[in-house]
Amino acid sequence: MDELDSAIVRLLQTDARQSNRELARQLGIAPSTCLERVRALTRKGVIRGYHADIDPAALNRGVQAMVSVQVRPLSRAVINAFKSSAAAMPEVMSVYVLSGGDDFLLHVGVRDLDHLHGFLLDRLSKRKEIVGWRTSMIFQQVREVAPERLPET
Amino acid sequence: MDELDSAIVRLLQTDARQSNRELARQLGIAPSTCLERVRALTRKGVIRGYHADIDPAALNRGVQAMVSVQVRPLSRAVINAFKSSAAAMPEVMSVYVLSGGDDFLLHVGVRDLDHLHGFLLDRLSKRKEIVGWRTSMIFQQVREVAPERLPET
DNA sequence: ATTGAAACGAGTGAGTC
DNA sequence: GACTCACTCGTTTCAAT
Repeated sequence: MDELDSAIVRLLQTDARQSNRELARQLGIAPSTCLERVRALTRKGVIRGYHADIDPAALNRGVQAMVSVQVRPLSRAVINAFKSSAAAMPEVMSVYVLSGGDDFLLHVGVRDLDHLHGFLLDRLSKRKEIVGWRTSMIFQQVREVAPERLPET
Repeated sequence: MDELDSAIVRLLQTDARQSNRELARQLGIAPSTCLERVRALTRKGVIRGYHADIDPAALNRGVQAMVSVQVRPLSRAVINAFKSSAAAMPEVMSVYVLSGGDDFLLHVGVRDLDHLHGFLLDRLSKRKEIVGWRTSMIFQQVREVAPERLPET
């Protein structure tokens, strides 16, 4: 990961669909060199994939919430089981396994408040290992599309 | 948004860099038709962009945490000011503006625990509007790369 | 590791149904 | 609105450095 690799990663985070020629032009290197760099970064696992960013409303997920969940007993088996089933719920977009006060954080996206209510009642209430949860509505999200590489020190 | 549009969106969420020809082949339509559909989806704002997915460790963000924050007074001015300054902190990857128990959720990524400690002390402690915060380490994240379109009903 | 050139494959628009 | 065809442009390989 030299300066050139960092620059490639930064540009691809911003626009993953620009052509290899355009990428090379912006970096001041030959297209073939650029292509080889990108391939090496992919081989090393630095670049994990390319994804389209879709308006949540178009996916009928205009209403979003964060649901923090506590489960008991706090065993490996219970955590793994809940993690898997939560990830399989269609309303759940991300599952975070946490330490600290809460055990899980679920990023949920649904059509409207009715569906959020339904999610909480139909999906969460039924699970015996859940001993508590708290729902926070998301009003705005500011996401860094291209998080920069932080300095070493 | 008919079935074809949904399928295009799903495929581009999974792999944004596949060629238009490949996309058309998988959908069983002509490349020019596919290209026109993709352009229309972009024009309508359904497709918002294409981003490379980068290994956080390569960005020196191997250690991640969720920090929930309460601010006071809960006025529009205070919320907007904190939102902007939080989004500008290099360690912060996402800022969620919430309702409910907490006012903000910060998704933070840093090199190691020392830097997380530094972030909490140097960035958050100094801000007078913050009346409380709670940090949860992220041990695992399961993200839906291509969240499906939820049914209308 | 990087390059330039050549072969191959993809993007694009006009015309047609 | 979708398709075919022809043209242009980009991607990829490879021998040379």
